[in-house]
Amino acid sequence: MTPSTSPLRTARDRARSAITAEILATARTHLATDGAAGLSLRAVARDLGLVSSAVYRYFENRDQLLTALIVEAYDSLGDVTDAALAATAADAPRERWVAAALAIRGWALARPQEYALLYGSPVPGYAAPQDTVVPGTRVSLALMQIVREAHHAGTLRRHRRTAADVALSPVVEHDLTALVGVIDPALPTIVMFDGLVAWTQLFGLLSFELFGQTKGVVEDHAAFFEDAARTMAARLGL
Amino acid sequence: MTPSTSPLRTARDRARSAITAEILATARTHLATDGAAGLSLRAVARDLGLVSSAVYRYFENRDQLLTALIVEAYDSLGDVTDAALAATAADAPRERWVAAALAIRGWALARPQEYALLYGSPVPGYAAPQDTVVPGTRVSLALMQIVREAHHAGTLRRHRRTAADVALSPVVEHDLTALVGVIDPALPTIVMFDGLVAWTQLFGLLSFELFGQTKGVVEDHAAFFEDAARTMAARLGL
DNA sequence: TGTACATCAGTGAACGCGCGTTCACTGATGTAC
DNA sequence: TGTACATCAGTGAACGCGCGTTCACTGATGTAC
Repeated sequence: MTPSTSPLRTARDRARSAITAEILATARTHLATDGAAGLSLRAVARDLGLVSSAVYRYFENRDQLLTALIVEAYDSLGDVTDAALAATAADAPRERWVAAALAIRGWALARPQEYALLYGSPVPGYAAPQDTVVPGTRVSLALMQIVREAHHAGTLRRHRRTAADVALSPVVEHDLTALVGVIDPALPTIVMFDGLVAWTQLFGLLSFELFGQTKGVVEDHAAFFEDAARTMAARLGL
Repeated sequence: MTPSTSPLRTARDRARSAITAEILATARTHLATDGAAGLSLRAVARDLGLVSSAVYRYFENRDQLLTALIVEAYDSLGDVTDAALAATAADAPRERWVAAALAIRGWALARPQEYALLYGSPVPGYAAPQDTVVPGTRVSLALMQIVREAHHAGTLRRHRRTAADVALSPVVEHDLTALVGVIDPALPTIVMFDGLVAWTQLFGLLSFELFGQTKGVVEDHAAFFEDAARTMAARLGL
């Protein structure tokens, strides 16, 4: 029989979670300066006045620490996005999309190395475990939520019935039917498709800005991003 | 007075450029397996049967080797894109765009670490020097070329005059006017805008696929990519 | 064509650094009776 | 409430590894006359 399941029962438990948090916080600041590849257990331990082997009481190894940082970052970004949606609950869908996009950009600019950890090149030798999957979907689900609400409210413009209309290939139609079945069976696959495209577009733009591809191409990245986000929303029918 | 400017004049010159090429080739294979952060001068030298310090006869330091690899990769991708355009010179603009996109994707899938080096998170501690700028613009100029040709041929649909139309902010309008002035003064800024957006979208999609963000979301990445590329082209008015 | 000198590729040793991880240990904290 | 034992955080030393870069050197290749 387990003695108790309530957390932080003893002083030891409290100390344990406090130090775990300190390790994560210190690791986060190291990440911010040196990037994921430069994150070192020894350096973190040093900063905390611990001997390097002590960290192994809290994390099995370096990869597990990295995983915890990734989960934390996904959740932090998820929170920011959810907050943007909550703050604009009464607004028009298009403005909600733009607000969410700007919130995501704000988070990314404030924590560029964490953004790179989530959306940049994979860390060599590190394979993301299952734990990161669910937090990783929060942002895209939040963005999709805007589209779904507009669809159910009947305000989603079917702008695709124009000259720009392009038929989906059967394979993609099939894949999207499965995806829609999981997320929202009432959603037409073409709306799902547009949503996915907008999602990749938003992060593509952000990655280009953060990773320096658009340097020298546009001057005012904030304005360009907002215009692009509004265009995405319009193309989504929002 | 310099003795001669013709290259490979002597056996020494020939050996020099042969070994430089060998170093680059070996470095490229190391890049492919370990990523940019794991690229090591010593390992490259070891593979070539050289002592590590010998590499310094050919490259001043690790960063310069990395720069050479980046330039090589940009040029390789630029060649592939140009070849796709040349092979489809007689086709409809929309199909040319799709062909170029597929060519870029093919290159990226074949050389994922080089793709990551160009379009992934910046290598920590490495600042890309001026040498990489010009080769880095080749792909986007090639893609823009399709749009420009369609515009000058008068076949570019102005689909933006629909409900999806969104006005550009004055700042972006100003930035794009400058950009258009450099690339093609005859191009409307809104076309430039759409082109930039499509460009970021194409690479956003590709990065998501290569970096694992769309794993589990769509099954058939090739089909999704092609449908998305065709949609981009349609939205561009191609 | 031959010789004296300059250039340069490659060597091998060294400097100084940092890393992840293991292991036997000590002392403090917590638990059961 | 007090005692005996179990748990666990943190220590310090060690293993084995790899890295970028410098430097004085040797011997081969190239150049000028």
